[in-house]
Amino acid sequence: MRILSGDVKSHIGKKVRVEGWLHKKRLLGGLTFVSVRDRKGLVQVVVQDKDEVEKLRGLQIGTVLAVEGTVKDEPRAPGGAEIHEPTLEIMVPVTEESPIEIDKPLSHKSENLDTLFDNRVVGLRNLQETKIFKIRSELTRYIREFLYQNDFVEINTPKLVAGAAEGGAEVFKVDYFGQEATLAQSPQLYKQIMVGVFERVFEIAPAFRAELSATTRHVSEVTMLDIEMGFIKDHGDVMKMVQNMVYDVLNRVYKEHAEDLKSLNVPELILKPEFPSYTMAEIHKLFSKETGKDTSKEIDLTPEEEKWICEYSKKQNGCEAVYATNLPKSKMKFYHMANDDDTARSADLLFRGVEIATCPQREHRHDKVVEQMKAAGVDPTHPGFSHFLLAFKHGMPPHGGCGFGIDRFTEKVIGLANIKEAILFPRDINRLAP
RNA sequence: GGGCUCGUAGUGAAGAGGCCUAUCACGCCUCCCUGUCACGGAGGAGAUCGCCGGUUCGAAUCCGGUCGGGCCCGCCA
Repeated sequence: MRILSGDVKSHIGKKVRVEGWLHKKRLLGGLTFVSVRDRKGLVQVVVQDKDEVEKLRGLQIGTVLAVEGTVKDEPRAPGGAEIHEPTLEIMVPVTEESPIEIDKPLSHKSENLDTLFDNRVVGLRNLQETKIFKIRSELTRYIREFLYQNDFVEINTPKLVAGAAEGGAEVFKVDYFGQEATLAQSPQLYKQIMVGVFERVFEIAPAFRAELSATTRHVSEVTMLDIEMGFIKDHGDVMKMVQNMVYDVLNRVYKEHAEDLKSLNVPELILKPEFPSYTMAEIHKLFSKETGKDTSKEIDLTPEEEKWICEYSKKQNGCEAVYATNLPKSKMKFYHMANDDDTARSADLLFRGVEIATCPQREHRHDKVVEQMKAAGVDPTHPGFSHFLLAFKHGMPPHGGCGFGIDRFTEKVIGLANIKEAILFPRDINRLAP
């Protein structure tokens, strides 16, 4: 009966069997330490029998093996216990040398990322890499738990769609049995439709972007958290929900994974329960005043301003998450709600220097949506949009939501330099494998 | 798409006209080592310095081209 590495300590004096991968062997003459890795971590095995040590000759890191032996209480061992007088059983021998180290941190320098991803299949077994993706998994778990507690229903919407979902972003075209289809760049229209069903919905799913962007914050396949909620007073309700979610998730991960975050050199969390909020115009003004660079003519925030306002808010407000609201109307999408002035009811959530979410209010009045569609050059009779409008004809409450980048969030939580480092198998303009 | 950069053993780095028959660390192989945990020690294998061409008595090093990366901007989340 197999037990896991993490449970060894509670089996002192008993004979146990562990199964896992050969992680490391240290030969000290008459004494050999063998580190076995399983899903709970590592366990140390002490081998003294020459014949048992000999079984490992020529076998490389990654060899799958089973170990049966007696657990001994041992303060000198990692985890406080280790397995003695073992019998080794090689389940799958590995004779190929590992292309990349799994025992020491891998280089994440930008010029070495290509090697990192070329060797990803094995490199992900590196303990430091594992921690990144364990934390990513936990972040999405906390997000789900928060949203379930707030009455959200998790949905799944199609990724093969008839037309561009929202315009703006470039789309991937796909041959769909002779018809032209695209890969969804966002579940935008479907999640809004679902507000008419459940009021509150969310989805965590890939979105596909065909922009020829080559930066540290862009990939062509992203994992998006999309939230949409009905019966809101204004987009302040959405901002509050997303703020509370981010506050809760960040505090949980810092509390429950303090050790892993520390070993990844993650910076201290500087957060307030209420995130400060500035309009885009205010940020342009503040930035121009502080840096002397005039950005008053910029429509959106420049990447430099995004970094700057986060630093500013960290110092000024003790909060490294900050909202940038009131995007100029000229950049507004047709499904957004406009303010009375020339701005939109938008709010971008910035965290540690990048935009991780947009939280606008939607236009829920049918005729107004059609009007904004036409103004944006979108055909309301196109099958990609006519079904969307049908939902509005049959009653949509005031609603809003957010598109929230899970990859960027993970990247920034861990303090990585490139979004790709937070993705198992990233897709960018040059990479389609592994 | 524009600008700027970088390609040296499996991995990470040093070398910036002759000291290079290319150095170091990790990994790998052989041997020694009974408390390692980035174990230690001795020895060894492994690189036509991305590729093509040029300059030069001589090129990893300089120049041109080419291929492949990266960063920033734009676009976008």
